[in-house]
Amino acid sequence: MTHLVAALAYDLAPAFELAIPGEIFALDIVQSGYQFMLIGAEPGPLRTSSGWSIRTDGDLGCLDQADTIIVPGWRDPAALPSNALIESLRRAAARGARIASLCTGAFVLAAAGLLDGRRATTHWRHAAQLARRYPKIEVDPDVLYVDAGGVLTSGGTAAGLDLCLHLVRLDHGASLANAVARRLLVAPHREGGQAQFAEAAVATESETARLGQSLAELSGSLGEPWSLARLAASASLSVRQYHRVFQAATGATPHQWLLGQRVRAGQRLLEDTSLSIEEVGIRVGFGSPSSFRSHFVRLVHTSPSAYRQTFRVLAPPPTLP
DNA sequence: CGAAACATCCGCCACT
DNA sequence: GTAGTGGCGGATGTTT
Repeated sequence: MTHLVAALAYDLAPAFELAIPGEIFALDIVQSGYQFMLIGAEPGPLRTSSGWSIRTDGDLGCLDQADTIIVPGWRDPAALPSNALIESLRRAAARGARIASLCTGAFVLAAAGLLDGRRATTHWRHAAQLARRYPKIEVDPDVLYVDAGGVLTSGGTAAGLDLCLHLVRLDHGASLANAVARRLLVAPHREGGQAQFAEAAVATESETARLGQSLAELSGSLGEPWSLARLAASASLSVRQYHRVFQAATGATPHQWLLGQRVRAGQRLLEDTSLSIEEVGIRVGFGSPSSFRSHFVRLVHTSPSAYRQTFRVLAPPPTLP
């Protein structure tokens, strides 16, 4: 049994966002792990926002079989989706299906009540509106995507790629996700938020140069006990300024960035080596196995040992249970 | 697990 | 006045 990914299509859905899930889940190197379908959420004929017509593989009835449902940008944040669509999504969520929205697709999930009490994001231009209309949602406008465990949302258009790659990483490990990213020529994992794109505020050249060196130094030796003070010193900046410049350039804070890099390096070692989990934690710079474990769980949503069990393979494309 | 020690983050303000 | 920089301190997060 393969994992069924159903992407929704409605009239005037953004063409680019409709293409993203297909581009990733139907790619030859992941194909064996997924079955991909485009689902018409409304009676046809359907057109994309760019005007060309959409041919779907099925209707809302198919959602009952889907393991993952992708909801692309909704045509009008002010309009409510149909009851049929809302009901299908609620049923799927109740059944435990994974639901992910791209861009303004978050408004569809919100209308179905799936985001209440959860953290979520949407395109930064609509984030305030989402928060106002649905006060129970904890809206974070500054991230590329949010994984709230089973319900995922992503920011502006291209952040949908980051989200879909994240799903591949969850299902099949970092190696395959990286292979997909290489294939599509996109960054395997973009750090930081939409803020860096929303504001034109870019670090000056000398800042980026100094920081670039610092970043290289950092990624080169993650195992070292880096502290902010040490980093700032090596870039000849004050701690305060280093912090600012770092955020302007990467969108993440230095410490969060470092933790993310360490966890990712840990994932690779768990996949590619048979070092003990404790040893992996040490090599990537965590002071104790428990802090490695807690950050790993926070970012990857599984424990290091479960992760290794699933992805240890130096083998052909894995299939899901 | 929880508590105490320690570090980071970030608004605010002052200085160049 | 503006732009860049750095220190302070308390809230928040991390480590042990």
